[in-house]
Amino acid sequence: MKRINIKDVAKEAGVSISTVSRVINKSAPVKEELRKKVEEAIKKLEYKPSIVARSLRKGKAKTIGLVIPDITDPYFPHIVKGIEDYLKKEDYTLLLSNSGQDLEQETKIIETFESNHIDGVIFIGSGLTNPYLKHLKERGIKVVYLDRILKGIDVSYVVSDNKQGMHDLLQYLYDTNHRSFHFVNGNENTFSAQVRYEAFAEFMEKNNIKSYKHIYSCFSYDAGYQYGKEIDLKKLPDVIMGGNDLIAYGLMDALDERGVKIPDDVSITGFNDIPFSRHYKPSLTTVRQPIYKMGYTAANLIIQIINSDGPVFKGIVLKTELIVRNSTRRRD
Amino acid sequence: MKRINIKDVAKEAGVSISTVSRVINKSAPVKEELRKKVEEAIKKLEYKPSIVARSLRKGKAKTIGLVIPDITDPYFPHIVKGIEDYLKKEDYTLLLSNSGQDLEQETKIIETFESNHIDGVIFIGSGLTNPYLKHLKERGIKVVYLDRILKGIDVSYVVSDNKQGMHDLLQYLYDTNHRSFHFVNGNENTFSAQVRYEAFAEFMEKNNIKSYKHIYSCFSYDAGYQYGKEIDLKKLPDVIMGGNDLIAYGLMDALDERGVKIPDDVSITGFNDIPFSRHYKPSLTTVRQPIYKMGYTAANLIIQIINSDGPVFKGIVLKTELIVRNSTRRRD
DNA sequence: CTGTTAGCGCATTCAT
DNA sequence: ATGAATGCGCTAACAG
Repeated sequence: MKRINIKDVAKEAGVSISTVSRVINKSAPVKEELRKKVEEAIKKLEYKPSIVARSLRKGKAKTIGLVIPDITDPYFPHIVKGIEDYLKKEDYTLLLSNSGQDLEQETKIIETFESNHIDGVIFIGSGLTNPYLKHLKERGIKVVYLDRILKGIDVSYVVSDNKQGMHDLLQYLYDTNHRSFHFVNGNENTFSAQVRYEAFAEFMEKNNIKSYKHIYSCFSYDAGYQYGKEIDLKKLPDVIMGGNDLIAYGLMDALDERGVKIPDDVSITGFNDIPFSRHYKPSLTTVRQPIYKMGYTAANLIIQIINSDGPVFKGIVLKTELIVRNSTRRRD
Repeated sequence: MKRINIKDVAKEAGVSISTVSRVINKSAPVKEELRKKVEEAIKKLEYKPSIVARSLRKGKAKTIGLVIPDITDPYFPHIVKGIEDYLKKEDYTLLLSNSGQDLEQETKIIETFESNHIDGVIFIGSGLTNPYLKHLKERGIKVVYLDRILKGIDVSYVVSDNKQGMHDLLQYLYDTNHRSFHFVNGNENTFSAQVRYEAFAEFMEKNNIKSYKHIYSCFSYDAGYQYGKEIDLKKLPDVIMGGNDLIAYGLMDALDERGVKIPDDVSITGFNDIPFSRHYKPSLTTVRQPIYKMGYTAANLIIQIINSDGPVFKGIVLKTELIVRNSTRRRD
């Protein structure tokens, strides 16, 4: 029941605690003989250094906090996995918390994180803005935004190239004779939705397309489903684009229930390429984001920042990939 | 950059650090006047108590470690959410780690957890056995198993009633005239697969069904897909049951590609009712596990155990629910 | 190369 | 009701 500590090990090995510490951390040379003794003692007592004590002493906890909107959304688990995998390599601990996109929740989470002496925070797709960031900076806590860029402030980020991805998708649609577009986008207050809208609007403009419609809704199955239920079937466009794959699923299901054939009557597209999209019926044409890699990269970046002395601000943009499947077809 | 500590607050408020501590923890009465001063100082300095220091001092970190096979499997995120939601209410911190079902990984994770002074560990669907548990018990670290029962040892657990669920499913199939069964089960070394097999075998026995086949494979889409690709179409049974929903998906897709109509030519069933099964084409007949609730309950249980003095061993079995959808139909 | 010692921030005796 | 002093387990500065 009692915790084995460094003192116990020192006594067992017949050395001082500093020697034990040196062996553990390889922070200074120790004579072979003593080193062996210490290692044996550690093994014998099953000693595990207290990270808590170490953190207190060093003022660093080797811990990264992760704020995520909702782990239940199939887009996020792969990101988390990516983050975790990298962090593990660096012997960092991961603190995870779901914010539900709620600013108040987010604030509470950060406070808890701060109490835990975290070294850095990765925010995923969050709405968090300036006031808090300043506070974190003052406390020396590093920040990386994932899947979002904060305008006007120097905060490092990792995103995928939403704009290019959206452009590729639109270009493909255009090349396959799609001339009228609906875009059922996600939450207006998110970076992803905004960037995708910008790319969309730009494309319409450039190609002089007048027949289009854009609405912000919500990044969920239900949002797509509802739109699919309400749209006027007599005025179906060539393609209805979902702000993400979930919206596209909802769209397809609702239309299917109303007897609309996909892709025969209308093309449907998504965004993200979550693992299921390949298996959906019909399989979904979408834009793949390198989800796992985004997580991995963000973790890498924050560790880099933590390990550097001066302030570092770095933005990383990852490539997307157009994935054409069976929910779209060339229009006549 | 410097951390505000209890001393700073004490100085600001003009009291001793013990008084500040008392105010924060309500551990002893403090005169109204001083209390106010302290609270103001805390607010002014934006003081956040160091959980690290507190943990070191108290020997308890108010932290729960979670070992999960793979956050990327759609079955788990809801469990994690359930755990997190409960833990948050109790002001506990969650440490998350993916084990990939690998015993060595698991061992490393536990060691890290232990270094972090965790109070308890929740294992999800893990294969971890005796040797480690004993070690944890010696260290006073509480353990709860989720989705798995360890035989012969006193370890608390939360599971859903796999046996009853399987029975309900089979009874439904039997009542709708299914008389020949294939069961493509998951990994043999998992609790879930074993229990489901037992229920299956028992049912075959009781109802004197001779026409059945059971194999252990792997809880994945690919496992189901492969089986669906290889099965002899001339000897299709009335129903092919998947060990979980993912297997069922793979089964359906492979059969579909080979021109087999579901449920017309063969019924397909799953297990778990992950959120997508409702939307699959065809929608999947399956057994719903109360996924979120299992997580929530496990978190509740471990806190209960931690807060009790003596050793507590408690097994909680949650109810499952048969969900009949369109991947099955009455046989003629 | 090794040992002694201070102090990280806090909760908790023990005095008063 | 309040303050002073101790120590949780560790690392780093210092002394040898």
